[in-house]
Amino acid sequence: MVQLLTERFYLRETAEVARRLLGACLVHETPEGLTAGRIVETEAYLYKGDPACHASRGRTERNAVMFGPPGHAYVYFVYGMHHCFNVVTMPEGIGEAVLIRALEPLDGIALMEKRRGTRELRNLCSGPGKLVQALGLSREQNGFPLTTGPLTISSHKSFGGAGKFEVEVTKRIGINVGADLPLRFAVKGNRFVSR
DNA sequence: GACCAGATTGTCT
DNA sequence: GACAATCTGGTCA
Repeated sequence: MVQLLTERFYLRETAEVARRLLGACLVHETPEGLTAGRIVETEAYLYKGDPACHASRGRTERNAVMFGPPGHAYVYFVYGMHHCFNVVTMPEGIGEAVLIRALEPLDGIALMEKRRGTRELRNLCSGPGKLVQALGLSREQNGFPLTTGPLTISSHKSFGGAGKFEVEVTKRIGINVGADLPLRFAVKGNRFVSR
């Protein structure tokens, strides 16, 4: 049983959303086909007291979507060649989001292999830049609502919400400022988590 | 396995 | 002009 997450889900505190997104299913439908994965690793980025957050230095053209309504996709470009996929949280105007860092491939694996240029299952979605490529995302999807297709996030009732796995909380990865904050959440022991 | 360098460009100072 | 919420492919072990 699958249930589409509504805007209400994304209105809670950002770290809470990050934790609850673990086990949920990210789905992208394109003309090429459908790809989907189970979220196994996330990071929260806070407006307040978090220098690593793009929104921490105020609103700009690039981060405008973060200040928009919750439940929308914030996709941005880094390191001259990669994109990262985030979900906007909190009420409009705040500027917080959850970075999706890793997925466990579920559907459309052949298509993911083609997009990624590898047949190694573990290497398809085990990192922010990788999952974006595997799902065929780009800045075209920046600002897309996740509450209606073709890009959505659903909770899997069969995963049983909480009890089914242990959540590991650690420091965030790959940042220079605000690196000490315990805002990274991952499914403990899952082999598709990055690094 | 661990560690390191290089790729490459949008965005902000 | 500096730097970035990363990945890949190289070397060495």
